[in-house]
Amino acid sequence: MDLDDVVLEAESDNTGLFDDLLSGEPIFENKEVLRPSYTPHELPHRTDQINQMATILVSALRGETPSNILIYGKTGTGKTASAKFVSQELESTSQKYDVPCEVEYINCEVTDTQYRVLAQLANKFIEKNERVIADRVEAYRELHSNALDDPAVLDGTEFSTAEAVESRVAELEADADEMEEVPMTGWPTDRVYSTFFDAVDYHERVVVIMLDEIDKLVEKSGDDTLYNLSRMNSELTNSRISIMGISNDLKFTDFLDPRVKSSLGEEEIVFPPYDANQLRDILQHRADTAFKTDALTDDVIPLCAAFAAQEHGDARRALDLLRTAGELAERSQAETVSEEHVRQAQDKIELDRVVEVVRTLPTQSKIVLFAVILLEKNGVHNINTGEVFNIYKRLCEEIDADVLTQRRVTDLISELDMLGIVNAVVVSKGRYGRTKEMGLSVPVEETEAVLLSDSRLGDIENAQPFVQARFDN
DNA sequence: AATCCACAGGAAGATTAGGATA
DNA sequence: TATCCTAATCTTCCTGTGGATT
Repeated sequence: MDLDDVVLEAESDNTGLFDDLLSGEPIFENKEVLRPSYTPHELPHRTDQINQMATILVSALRGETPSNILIYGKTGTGKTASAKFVSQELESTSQKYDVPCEVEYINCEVTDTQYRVLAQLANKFIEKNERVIADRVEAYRELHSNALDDPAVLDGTEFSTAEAVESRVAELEADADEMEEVPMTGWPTDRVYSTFFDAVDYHERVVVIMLDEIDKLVEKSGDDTLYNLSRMNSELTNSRISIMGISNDLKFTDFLDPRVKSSLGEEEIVFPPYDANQLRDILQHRADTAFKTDALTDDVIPLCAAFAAQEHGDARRALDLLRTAGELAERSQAETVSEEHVRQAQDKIELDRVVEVVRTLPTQSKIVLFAVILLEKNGVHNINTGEVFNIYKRLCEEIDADVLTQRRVTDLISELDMLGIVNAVVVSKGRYGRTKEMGLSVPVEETEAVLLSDSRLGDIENAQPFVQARFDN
């Protein structure tokens, strides 16, 4: 039996793994458009902000240094998308008019120390320089060989002899050799800084450095990076740099050195949250390309917009909701996405969030939460701190973990409360003391499954004996 | 009115972990 | 590589408290 037969057979009896899934009418036309990573070419309701940015950054195309920009706005208000859009436009325009102008994007959530920021920037510019050098070397080599044949080609160039061209090539290659990639770790910070400095200053250009989630950088490693970057301009001779900071936190400049604060915040642009109507426009706009025509019932988009508007106008959330609703509809073989799918999607996203939060909890918090779950499963309501602590102690002994004090455990319970995993209220029971009463505010089964998937908690077998019947009243 | 339960939660010092620095 | 710093975590010790009970 050769391959063709296999394929034919699979087609004929229609029991293949993917057949069922493929058979239904597809709902999505292009799902990518709904992903958070997608940068749209049009950003509805952000024209003001985009124009402001453009107005500030045009000076880069005139070879002047643009003012530093600080962009504020909550998550999902289109900050990053707008900034990336503007920088794409800036770079393409700069190529059109042949002005040396470059934008570098750094996400400070990922690259969160001064060293890594500088190293990453340095390497990017070294790479760019090497490309520039390679191009020139090639051009000069050609010129050189032509000049050997016919010295007249040098007329009108900066060179008088073929040897001059040759020595220029040697010079450039020496430059290229000198540029050393910055390793991920190991160098002193000031060496990385000067490498970066030299790389940027290698030739004439205006550089815009986009620092996304700049508040995370400041939070984790202070304002040194920003201070160094902002004073670079006074020492650079060939190039200019401009910083574009993007922040979720409106108050993060409070922690900055006043000098950094004033130089960084030369221009400030605020992205207000979207309201439900604006979200509806955005969703509609994307849905047109993302979904097949008539794949959505009329109330789907308004509903997504309404849900997301409750969550502080987060467009990312709205798109996530719409995409998840579409996926759920697709999975259930539905012809269209309905309101019901959106509600399911809302639940699914919430569950995913809880699962993620619980999964990444520190072990001690997990044990505390597990104690709460055990009590809850045994039908105990209004669980109080003492009970949790007793179960917690025995769980710790069982899995051979350190036992924290009750004082600490009350703090851990408060943290779980803040994360919305349990809800705890302080109540006084008169003669019988004063305690926190709590209950689980997430689904029991799913949460327990997540906890048991932890390597430390996994081997708790037969947990029931931990909880004795409670004889109250 | 006085008592007293069963903790809450503040203050301050100890311990630890991770990262910077020499 | 050793050690030094800092921030986070944890403990110890403590005072405070709402209201049923005495």
